[in-house]
Amino acid sequence: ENIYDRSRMAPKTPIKNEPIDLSKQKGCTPERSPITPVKIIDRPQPDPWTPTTNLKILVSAASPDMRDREKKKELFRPIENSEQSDTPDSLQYGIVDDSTVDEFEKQRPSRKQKSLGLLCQKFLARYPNYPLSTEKTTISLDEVASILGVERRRIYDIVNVLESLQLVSRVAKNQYSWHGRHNLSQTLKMLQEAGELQYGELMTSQHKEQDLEYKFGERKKETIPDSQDRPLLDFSEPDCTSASANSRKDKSLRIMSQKFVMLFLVSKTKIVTLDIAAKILIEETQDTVDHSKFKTKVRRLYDIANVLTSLGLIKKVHVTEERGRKPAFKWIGPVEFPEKTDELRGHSPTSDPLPETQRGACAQYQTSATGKQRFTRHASFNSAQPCEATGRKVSSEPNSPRQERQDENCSKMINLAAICRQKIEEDTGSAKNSNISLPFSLLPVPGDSDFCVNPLPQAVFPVVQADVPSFSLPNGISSQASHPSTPAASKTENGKPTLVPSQPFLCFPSSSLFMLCGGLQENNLSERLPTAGDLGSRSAEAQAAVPPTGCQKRSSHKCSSPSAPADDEEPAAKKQTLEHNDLPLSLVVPKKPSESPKAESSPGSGCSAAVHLETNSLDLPSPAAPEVANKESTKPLDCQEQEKQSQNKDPDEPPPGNEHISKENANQPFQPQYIYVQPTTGLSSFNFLFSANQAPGAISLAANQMPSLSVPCVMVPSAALASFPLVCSPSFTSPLSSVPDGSFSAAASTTFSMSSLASTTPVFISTTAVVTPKVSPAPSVDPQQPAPPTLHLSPVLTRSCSAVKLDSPVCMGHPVTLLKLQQPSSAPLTPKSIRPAHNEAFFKTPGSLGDPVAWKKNEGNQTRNASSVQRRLEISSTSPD
DNA sequence: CACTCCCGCCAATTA
DNA sequence: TAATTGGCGGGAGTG
Repeated sequence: ENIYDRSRMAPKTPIKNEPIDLSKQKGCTPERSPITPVKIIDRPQPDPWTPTTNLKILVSAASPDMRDREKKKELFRPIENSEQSDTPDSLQYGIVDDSTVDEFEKQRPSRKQKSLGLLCQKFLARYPNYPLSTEKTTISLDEVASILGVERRRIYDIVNVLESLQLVSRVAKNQYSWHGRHNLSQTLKMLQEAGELQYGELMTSQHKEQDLEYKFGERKKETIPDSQDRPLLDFSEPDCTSASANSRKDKSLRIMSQKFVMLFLVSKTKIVTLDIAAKILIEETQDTVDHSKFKTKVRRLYDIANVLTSLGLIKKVHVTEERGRKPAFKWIGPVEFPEKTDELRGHSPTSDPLPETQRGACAQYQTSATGKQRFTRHASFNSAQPCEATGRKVSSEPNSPRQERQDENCSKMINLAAICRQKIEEDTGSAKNSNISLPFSLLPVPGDSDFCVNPLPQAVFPVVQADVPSFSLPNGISSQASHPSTPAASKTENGKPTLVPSQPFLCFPSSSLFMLCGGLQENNLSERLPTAGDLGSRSAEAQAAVPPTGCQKRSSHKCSSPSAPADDEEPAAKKQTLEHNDLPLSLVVPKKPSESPKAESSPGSGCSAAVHLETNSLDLPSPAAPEVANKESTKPLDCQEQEKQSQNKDPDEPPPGNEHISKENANQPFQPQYIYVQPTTGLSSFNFLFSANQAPGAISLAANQMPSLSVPCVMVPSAALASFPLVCSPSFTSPLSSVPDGSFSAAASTTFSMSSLASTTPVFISTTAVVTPKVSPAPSVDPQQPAPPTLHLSPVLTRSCSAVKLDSPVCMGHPVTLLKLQQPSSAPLTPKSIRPAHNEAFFKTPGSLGDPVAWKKNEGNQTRNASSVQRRLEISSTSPD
C-alpha cells in the first residue's frame, strides 16, 4: 500500500497533520515536510487523507458518529500509508510488507490496521528521529489521538513505552515533549548496565547466587519481607524502590518496557522469548504465579513489543526450543554503546544533538554529548544501579513526579533483573514459582547501600598505597579491623556491615569462579557513584593516587593503546556470536554448555580483554597467550563442574558484558589477587585458596557486601586451578586475623593438596613474592614482561590473572560452610600503588559478567599491590604449604 | 486452536 | 470532583 500510496501519495498525503501540526506547534521537524498538494481522489471510499480528512476526523471525534471505527479506520489507513511514505525514516524495517496489502484492504481495516504497532509508526512518523536540539516539540495527547483517530488510551500505551526509552518525556498534563532518539543510545546503555547487574547474574549460576543472596539478603530481606512474603500489594515493589514515591502504577508499562529492553541488552543472543520475559517481569512483581497474570503480562509485552518493533529495536522471531516453537523477539537495535560519556563527568547539559547526518551513521552508537541533561539524571540512575533508586535521585527538580519515577524505576529494574535471572533459571529448569529470587531482588534496595560499596574500591586504592609501603601481609589481614583501610572497607559496605565481619569467607555460587584482581576497579560501575560520603575522603585519596578511576580511565585506556584494537575486535566477535544465535534465548536456555560463560565467550574476547588490561595498565602483554591457554583448560573443568548450573551457557556470553569487562580490565591493572573457583558442587570439587593479598577493602568489595572479607585465601576448584596457575601467598596464613589463621592455614593446605591432585596444572603457592613464571601457560610473558616496574607484578601473576579472568569465572566464596575459611586477612596492601592509575583492581566475574553481579562490581575496585598479588600468585610450584 | 492484541471498563492519580 | 492516566482482561481477529 505504501508504495502504492506513495505514488499517489504525494498528492494525498499532504495533509496528514499538517494543519494540525501547525496549529499545534509541534515542532515538527522540517524534515518532514508536509505537504503536498493534495489530491484526493482515488479512493472515494475511504476518503483518503486529504486535508479535509483531518477535519473529518476531528469532527468525527466530536461526534458520536466517529465511533464508526471502520470508517475511521479506513481513513486512517491512508494516513498511515501516507505517513510512512513521508517519513520512511521512522520505520525501516519492513513494515511495508505487512501493509503491502494494498488498498483493497483498505476498506477492511482488519485488525492489523489498528494495531498498536502501526499506530506507533504513525505516531513516530510525526516526529523526527533526531530533532534539532533547539526545537522542542511538544506532543499533545489529545491532538495526536484525534489525528491518529484512536482513543487516547492507545496513545498512552505508545507514549509510555517511548517514555521508558526517553524518546519522549511528559511535561505536563496532556503534554509530552519529543526528544527523538538522541538519547536513545545512552538510555540503552544505561539499561544495559542496569540489566547486567541484575540479569547478568542470571547468566551465571543460579544456585550459588541464591546462596549468596541469602546471606546478603538475609538482612535485606528482613527489611523487605513484605514483598515477598506477602504480596501485600503493590507495595512490595515499591518497597524495593524504597522511598520515593512508588506509585503503584509505576510498575507497569514503563518499567516493564525497560526491563524488557534490559533483557535484550543483557542477552547474548539478543533474543528473548515472550514467556520468559513475562515470567521475569512477573517475578519482579512478585506475584504469585498466577496463570492469569501471566496472560496479562504477555498481553502487555505484546503491546510493548509492538512499539519497540515500530522503533526498529526488535523484531519478531520464533525460537524453537525443546518444547517447541515459541514466539520471541530479537533485538535489532544497537548493541554496543560507545563510550558514552562517562556520564557523570561533566557534562553539563550541553545538549546539542549531533547533526543528523552524523547521527545517521553513528547514531546509536554515539554517545556524544547529546542529551546530557537527562542523562545526568539518568546517569545517576545508572550508576546507582542496584539500589540506587533508593537513595538517589539526582534530579534536582522535583518537577514531575515522573522523573522520579524513572529513577525509581531504574532501581526497580535492577532489582528485577536479579529476580528475572533467577526466574529464568527456574523456568528453564522447570520449576516455576520461585519466590526465592526475591530476596535478592529485594536486596537491591537495601542493596543500594551495598552497592555503594563500589566506592570502596576507590578507597582501596588509596589505602593500598598507604599500605603499600608497609604492605605486609599481616596488615592486610588485620585489615578487617585494623587499618584504616579496613575500616574503609567496612564502611563501604557500610550499609551492611557485613554479614560477618569476622568471617573471612564469602560464599559464592558454586558454579562460578571469580577472580579477584588487585586493583580492580569496577569500572563499570564506575558510574556508581560511590557514595560520596563514604568514599568521599577516600575517593579523594584514591583519586590522588589513582587518577584514573572511573570512567575516565576506562575510556582513555580503551582508546589509547594497543588495547583498543583488541577491544574493537572483541565486540565484533561478540556481535557475531550474538547474531549466530538466533534461536536460543540467551537467557534462558542455558543448559549445557555451560558453565562459565566467561570461558566460553571469552576466549576470544576475554583474552583480548585480558590482554588489554595487562597491556594497558601493566603493559604486560605477554601473559595473554598463556592466559588463554589457561582459560581454556579451565573451562573444561568448569563445565564439568557446572553441570548444575545449568544456566550459563557458553554461547551466551554476554557480549556486552564481555566488552565491558574487557574494558574494565583494560583499565585495571589487573593482577588478580585472588582467584576463586567454585567447585560446582561440593567442596571436593574445588578448593583453592589463594592468598591474595589484598587490601581488605578490596576484599570487602568483592564480597560485595559480604562481610568483610579480606581473604587471604581463595578456594579454587582443583580443576580450575589446574588450568591455571595458582598462587598462594603463604604469608597470609600468618596471623592476620586471629581467627582465620588457623583455619586458614588448614584450608590452604588442603586446598593445595587438592590442587596437587588435580594437578595438571601447576599450582604455585607462593610464599612470598616469588614469581614463577612457570605457569604452564605463562611463558609468553617474558618478553613482555610485566615487568611492571610500577606494579611489580610478576609476569606470572599477570598471566595468571589474566588467565583467570578469562577462564573461569571466579567464584568467591562458596558455601561458607564448606570452606569456611577464614580469611585472615585482608590483604596486605599493595605496595604498588605506586601507580595510581593502574591500581585498579578488577574483579571480574567470569562468564557473564558477573553473575554475582553485585559482587563483581563491588569488588571491582580493589587494588592490590603487585607485591601482594605476587605473593599470592607467585608461589613455588609445589604446593604445599 | 493458538497466538496476537484490540478495546474499553474502571480504578488510581492528578489537577 | 472532574479529568487524566493507565492496569487489566475479555474476547475477537488471524493464521
